[in-house]
Amino acid sequence: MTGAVEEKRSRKAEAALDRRLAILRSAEALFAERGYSGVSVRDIAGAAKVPLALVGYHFGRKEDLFSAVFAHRSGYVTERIDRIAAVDISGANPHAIEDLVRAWAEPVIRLREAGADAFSLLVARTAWDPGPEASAIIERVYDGLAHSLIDAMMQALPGRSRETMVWGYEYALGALLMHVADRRVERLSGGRAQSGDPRMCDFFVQMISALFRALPAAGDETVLRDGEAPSVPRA
Amino acid sequence: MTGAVEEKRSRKAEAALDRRLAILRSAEALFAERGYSGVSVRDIAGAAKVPLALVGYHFGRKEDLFSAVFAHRSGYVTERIDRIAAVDISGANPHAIEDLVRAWAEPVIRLREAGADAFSLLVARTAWDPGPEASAIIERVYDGLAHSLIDAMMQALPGRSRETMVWGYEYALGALLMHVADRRVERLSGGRAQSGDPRMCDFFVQMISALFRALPAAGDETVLRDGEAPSVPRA
DNA sequence: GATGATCTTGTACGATCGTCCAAGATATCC
DNA sequence: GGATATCTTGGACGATCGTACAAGATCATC
Repeated sequence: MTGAVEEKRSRKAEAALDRRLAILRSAEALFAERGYSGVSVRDIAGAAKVPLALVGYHFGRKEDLFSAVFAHRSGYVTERIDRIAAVDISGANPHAIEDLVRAWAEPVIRLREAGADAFSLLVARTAWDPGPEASAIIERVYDGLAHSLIDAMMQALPGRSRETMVWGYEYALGALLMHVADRRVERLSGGRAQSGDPRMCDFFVQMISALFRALPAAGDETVLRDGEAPSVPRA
Repeated sequence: MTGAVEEKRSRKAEAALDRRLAILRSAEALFAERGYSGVSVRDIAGAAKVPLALVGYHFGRKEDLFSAVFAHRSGYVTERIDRIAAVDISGANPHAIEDLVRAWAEPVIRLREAGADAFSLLVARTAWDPGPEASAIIERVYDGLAHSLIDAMMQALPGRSRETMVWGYEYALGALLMHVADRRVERLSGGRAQSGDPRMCDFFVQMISALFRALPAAGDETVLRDGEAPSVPRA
């Protein structure tokens, strides 16, 4: 019976795939908790309850496993880019800034509720990790996302120079990473503030939108007017 | 001659102190560049051009050397706390927010001009380092600074709940660390924006002040009142 | 039941890590 | 000039790291 055979074959393949996924999950959680260099391949194998050598068999080198974790979650990056592209940034939309910030930040913030909160932590840790493996990931995966938000934001907030907007993006990113990663909030607030609160996404959007709106346009008294004219939006 | 004797003695002691300082400087630069776990004691000894064992003689364990780097720069922390305490936060001062943000951020941003830019990078790296050695430093050295700004800010911006203010502080800190540490600015702006520009301090103060002012007071429609759903404009 | 591909596993290699120690060098004090 | 305290040095220890390899186990196919 073909059915029985295929069932047996899929049983074997599925068992292997399950262990592969277990490794991926453990790697994600541990890298998020302790950073790339703070985790050994043995730690990951131990957490996934598989022998050390199996990790190498499935994923090769440690750096490749690190990349595989991001590849496994690549959907979240494209989701953010798509949502940014879908925002109405014509002058007609009075909430264009809020919509852009939300499109950019919400998929990350909501990861916590989706049960994938380890990955949001991992993104933050990786953005801050000084090691070359982490930097390579950021440049390869997230520079495109940065440009798509910056370009859209420059259309929604005309008159700002590109360097002004890049600084605004950097501040917003720092805030987002803090929002997602920092555990100090509970300590500093005496346990009252909790980063898991779903309403915090709206709060974040409000605050960061205010930040972007405060970016000075060329001609304002504040800063960043040297030489360069503000760039023109890309095609 | 006592003078000659003391001169000889100080020659010896000074030579030792110079090497001690060289180790401290190399440690600061390397920890800032690659993080705590990314640097070996051998790297530090090599950069300081001293034998490996001399590092252990002067500073003991690696973690103690790490602490010594922060202790050596502790003046910058007290300077920030003092400047925050000196700000007029009575209702009479219309620029209380700007003054507070500046008192808090300027000593760090200006480190770059003071030739101690490695330390500002180190502070950022340490704030983000997931390892226990870095966390211990942050909690021991910087929680007090955080509280002093939060407390002052709550007086300058009355009506905001403490958790709201803590979140504002977290966002501001994320922005400051990005301002000081990130090298992506130049890449994203095509080389035009430079983090070393002195005027960037004023720019930072303007932006982050706007962020703090946007923090909703109790009674505002936006968020963070227990039990009530936020009403946020959506497209 | 033999064959071959896929998956699994214990083990071991070389490199690097933090730490420590005993001996040497140097300047100071009696 | 000998005793003493301080500083310096090379070398070695055990632990842990990433990676690789060869042999075993499992299962579809002939």
